[in-house]
Amino acid sequence: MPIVEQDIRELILDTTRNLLTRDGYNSLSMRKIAKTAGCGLGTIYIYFENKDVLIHDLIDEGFEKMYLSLRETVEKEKEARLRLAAFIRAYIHFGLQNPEFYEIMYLLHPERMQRYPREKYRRARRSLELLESLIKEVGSKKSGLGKEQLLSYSIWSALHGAVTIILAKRLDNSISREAFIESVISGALSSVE
Amino acid sequence: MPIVEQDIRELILDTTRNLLTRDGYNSLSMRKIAKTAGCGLGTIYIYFENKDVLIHDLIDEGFEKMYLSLRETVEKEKEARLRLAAFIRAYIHFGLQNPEFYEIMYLLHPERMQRYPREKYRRARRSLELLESLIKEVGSKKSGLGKEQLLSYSIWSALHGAVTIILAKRLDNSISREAFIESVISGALSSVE
Amino acid sequence: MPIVEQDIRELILDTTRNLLTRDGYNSLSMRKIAKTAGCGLGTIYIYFENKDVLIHDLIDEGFEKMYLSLRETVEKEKEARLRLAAFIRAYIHFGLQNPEFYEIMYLLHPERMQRYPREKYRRARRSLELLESLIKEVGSKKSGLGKEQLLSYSIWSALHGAVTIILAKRLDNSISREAFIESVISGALSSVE
Amino acid sequence: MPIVEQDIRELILDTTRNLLTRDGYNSLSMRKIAKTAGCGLGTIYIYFENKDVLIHDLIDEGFEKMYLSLRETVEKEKEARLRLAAFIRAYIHFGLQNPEFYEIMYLLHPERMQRYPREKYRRARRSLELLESLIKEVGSKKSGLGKEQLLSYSIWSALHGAVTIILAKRLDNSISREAFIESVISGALSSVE
DNA sequence: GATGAATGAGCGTTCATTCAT
DNA sequence: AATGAATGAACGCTCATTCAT
Repeated sequence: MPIVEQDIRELILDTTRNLLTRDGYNSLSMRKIAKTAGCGLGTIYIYFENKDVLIHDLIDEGFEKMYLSLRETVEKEKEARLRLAAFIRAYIHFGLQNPEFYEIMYLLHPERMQRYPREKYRRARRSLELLESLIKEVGSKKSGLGKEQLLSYSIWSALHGAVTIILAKRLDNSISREAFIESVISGALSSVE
Repeated sequence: MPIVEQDIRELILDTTRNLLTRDGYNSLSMRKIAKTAGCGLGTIYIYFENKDVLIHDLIDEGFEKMYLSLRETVEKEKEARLRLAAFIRAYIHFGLQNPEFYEIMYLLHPERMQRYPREKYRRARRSLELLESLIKEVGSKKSGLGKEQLLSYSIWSALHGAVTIILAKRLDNSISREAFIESVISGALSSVE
Repeated sequence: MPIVEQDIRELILDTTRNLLTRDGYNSLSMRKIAKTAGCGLGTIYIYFENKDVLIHDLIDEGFEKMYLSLRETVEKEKEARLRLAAFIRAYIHFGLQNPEFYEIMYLLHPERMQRYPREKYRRARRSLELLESLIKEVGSKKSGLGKEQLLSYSIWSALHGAVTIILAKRLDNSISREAFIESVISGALSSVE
Repeated sequence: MPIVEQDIRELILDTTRNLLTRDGYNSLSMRKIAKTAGCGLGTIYIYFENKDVLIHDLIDEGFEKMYLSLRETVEKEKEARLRLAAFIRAYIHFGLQNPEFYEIMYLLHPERMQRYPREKYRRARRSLELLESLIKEVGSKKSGLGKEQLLSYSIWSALHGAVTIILAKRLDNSISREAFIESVISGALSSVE
């Protein structure tokens, strides 16, 4: 079974993702990726124009994966409130289950790299738009005033903060991770009522 | 009055923090620090074993400075609820005023730092302990059951998430930063009631 | 009618010359040649051992093309003096129309070229021999003493100097390029009288 | 006797000049310079901002050396015509005696490198201005009409062409170098009358 | 014969670190 | 203690060349 193009591209992406998660952005180098992936340095440049593009593709991949996962979860529920709750749980779950994707998506600032492509940016927004639409569905008294977007950002930042803190191992050992998560979830849900 | 050891050490730390906040981590170099601080390049190595140690010491000092700043702010208020509100505002303010510095304080994974001393860790926790004590002061119905620590982590994660999202420029242009912050603050405050 | 070997070889040489003249030597790459010529990268190596050989063949061909072009121009004139004048003008014209190519033909030191074949050398001399024959045709009082070769080198060096100076953009802006060229031409022509 | 700063700078310039003369511009690399000079790669960057600046300094050095040499020679003569003749001879002599300087001055196009500094450019013009002033001194019938500048460029291009052809070893063995030079000189001198 | 994916030496440049003074 | 010239490993990236198909 020969290694076809797609395989090498994926191999490079996988390798880069692992290295980023393990060693962080500052110690990531094209040479290290090549060596770890077992390919030549120049080979990377066949599949990715430059380092930034490689990272962008990686980020894009993460947002896509997360969005698909969230949408699938939400679609299993019919009732508005349950759909929102499912989203919130699924978001935290995704972050904790896929640290190698989640960290890359948020630990790097797109603007520190040369112009994150507009089309990728739009894709990165889709999860957030999904959240906003779910909030609209619930239709609380707080909404209806165009506050849904603001609310979606508030909830997102709470979820994001929680995931980040857990992934960074900043949660004290004396605290139950589950209790913390439930606390964050109930806080988020209560904010839409 | 001669410049004594402590002065130069502090000078280097201050300079580094300023450079970090102003120009970002990627453009931080030992040469630049030396030049800006007005000392010789080699001099830095007298006070700091290497760049990593300098950064670690800086982070340590950063947590200390943040803690002192938060405590000072809190002490200006007498009423429990106002003290808590002051803390929350001051925390976000600190993060936004020291973007690169805040990120380095939190985005560096503990596991990635080579032997980050346990005693520095403890210092990093003090702001969180202050928050917990403020929550206890407020003394809501939700507390009193040992839930204050959990609550402090929830609030912290909301604040941290908000700061992170703003710093990463992930906030949509159509959203007012101030409105977002107020929304996060009121959410945090309401959670202790 | 299939493309035969000779065609592809010529295609590659033509493409390379065009790229050289248009974009310069520093931006010339085997990849670019292949892409512009519309053939595969590896194909070039079937007809040329390596890049150096390709360039040498190109130079060789360039001398040939220049010679043919000069001869053709000269043949349009019947009178000896006009033929010489036509040569001179055509020489300068060729240099200015093919800047990078002219430079590569002459700026490469013979000693630096790895084993530049003796037979190619001879070909490079033909334009000069043509010039010499034209001078003999004019038959001034200065000639007839075997001085024609010397004269041809003098004139050539004047032309070569003028072309080189223009190509190197060393001509002051306040000087008209045309006036300069006319001045050089009349100087050259007067030297054979 | 310790090696002082000036020595290393000069060592690097000397080494670069030799490498350029021997191997040409295309095979010149900072690594090669460092290795040949016997210093570290980074050391070069202490004395020269980048490769272009190093080359610029080299070119500048050559123009300065040539100008000083020409001026000195000219000053030894009192009569206008003799001064001009001395200049012409000295120019060719300088080129032939200092190939490593002369080639670098003219074989590289300043504009292919990032902006050749205005002040260096002015310095490069001084020899030409000296020639122009000598032509004015002679004051032939051809001059007096503002044609001196044009004339100086014509003469310069003839001299430059001759030097270039000799240095590039393009002069046929059957030709006497001295005869060729005398031929060029008399051609140049006759053009101002 | 024709192809182009794969390679890795080499490029200019940066910068943490060392060490003689 | 204080300095900064000197170093060389490492960076992102290019490109001539090879070779399996």
